[in-house]
Amino acid sequence: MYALADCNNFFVSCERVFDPTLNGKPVVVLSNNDGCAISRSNEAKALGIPMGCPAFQIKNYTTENVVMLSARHILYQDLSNRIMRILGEVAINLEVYSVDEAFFKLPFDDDVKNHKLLVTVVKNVQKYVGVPVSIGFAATRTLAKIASHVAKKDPSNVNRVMGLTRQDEIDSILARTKVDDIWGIGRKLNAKLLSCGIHDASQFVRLPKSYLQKIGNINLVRTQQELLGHDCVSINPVTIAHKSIMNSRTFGHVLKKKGDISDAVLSFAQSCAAQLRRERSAALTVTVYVRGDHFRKDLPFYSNSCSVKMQTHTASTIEIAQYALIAFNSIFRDEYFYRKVGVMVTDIIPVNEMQLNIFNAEQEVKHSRLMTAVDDINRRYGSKQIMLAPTLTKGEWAPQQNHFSHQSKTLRFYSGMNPRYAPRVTNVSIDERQNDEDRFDQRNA
DNA sequence: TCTGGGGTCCTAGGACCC
DNA sequence: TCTGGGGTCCTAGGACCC
Repeated sequence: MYALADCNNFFVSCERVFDPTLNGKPVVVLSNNDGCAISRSNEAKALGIPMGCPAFQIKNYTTENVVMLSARHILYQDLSNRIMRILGEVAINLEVYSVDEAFFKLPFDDDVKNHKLLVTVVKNVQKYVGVPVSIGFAATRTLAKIASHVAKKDPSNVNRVMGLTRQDEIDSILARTKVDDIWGIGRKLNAKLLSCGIHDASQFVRLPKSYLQKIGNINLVRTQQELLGHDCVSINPVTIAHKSIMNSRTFGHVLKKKGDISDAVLSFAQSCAAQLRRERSAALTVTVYVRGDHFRKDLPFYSNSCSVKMQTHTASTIEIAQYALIAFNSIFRDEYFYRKVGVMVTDIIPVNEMQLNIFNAEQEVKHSRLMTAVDDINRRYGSKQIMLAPTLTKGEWAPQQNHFSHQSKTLRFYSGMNPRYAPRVTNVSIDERQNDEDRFDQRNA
């Protein structure tokens, strides 16, 4: 039996842990740049605000006051880690699938015992972290996913746990599940299936394999088999080392000056390298991509990318930054305007499988010792104590985030101050928020 | 005015090999 | 006149997920 634990409205629920006055109100958490809604409370969903709704369109859905919050991913990750620890106490083979979801195997052969255990888990997460979670369990991950969805949506299910184990139950749920609610079927495949008159999961499971292979690929066949109770999806949980690491950002506005943009590239390269070292890995290939603003019809659009192979696998900020600049220089064009750039590192291996470069061994050792020292200092005194010089100041590329008036109370609470005595803050820079988050991290460490 | 960021896997097609 | 068959590896692009 597989279980899937899925947090309800995760980012909004995290914000509510720190500001209970948000309970009962329509709340959305916004993406970077305050661009669009990436998490919605039930009240916001009830108003019809869709996922990904641009922030400036939210007012079109209601005259009610919707609380809009800029995202604080460091906080969400911290709460996620606590939840995963609680799940880990009962789980066999916990697969952390995303920041708010995890699959795991259940210890008992008996459905009643498993159900009882999971009810306790839901209660414990609520009690010790304060985030509502729903859990579904079934013979395969895809069915468990559907079960957790049912557990979340069914208001009469106060325990928020749903087992999908009896065949008659599975049949009746599949008949009520639309194809695009199936894990693994997205927009394109949904459109194809609908055009053939396939609307629900019970129709989908009766389709011939050859047809599924034709309109999709082997994964679509696997999805069908999973719904029929055959376990055949494997997960590369994020707890296993990454195959690629990416860092990118949409700028607050379009940029043209090469220096402004290369500062961003360096900053992203720096973050990629730091993450590699945290994961005890090293990468061989660095890719940089640049993109214009596809919403600005008045500007010529340009988009390009370049990958370079480094001499050896490395996790050195200095080397990765140097190669990222080489890649960037080869695709930068003076005549265009830029809205987004990103850095990605791939061909990742664990450090202990690295081959030493015999021509450059001395430099490698030096870099490695330097990076260890940098990481130690940044861990001890805050994440931004030692950085590449061009990334020291907040760059032109920094995203716009203006939805802080509602957060001021939580921010002060968060940094240990009594909100009642805290000054009202209507605009907080990213750096200040980062510092709050760093202090939070340190306290918890 | 205003539209995110970070991942994985699969397939087709080209280059190259014997 | 006539031009095979079977591989591997790499890359770009497209699909999906949260």
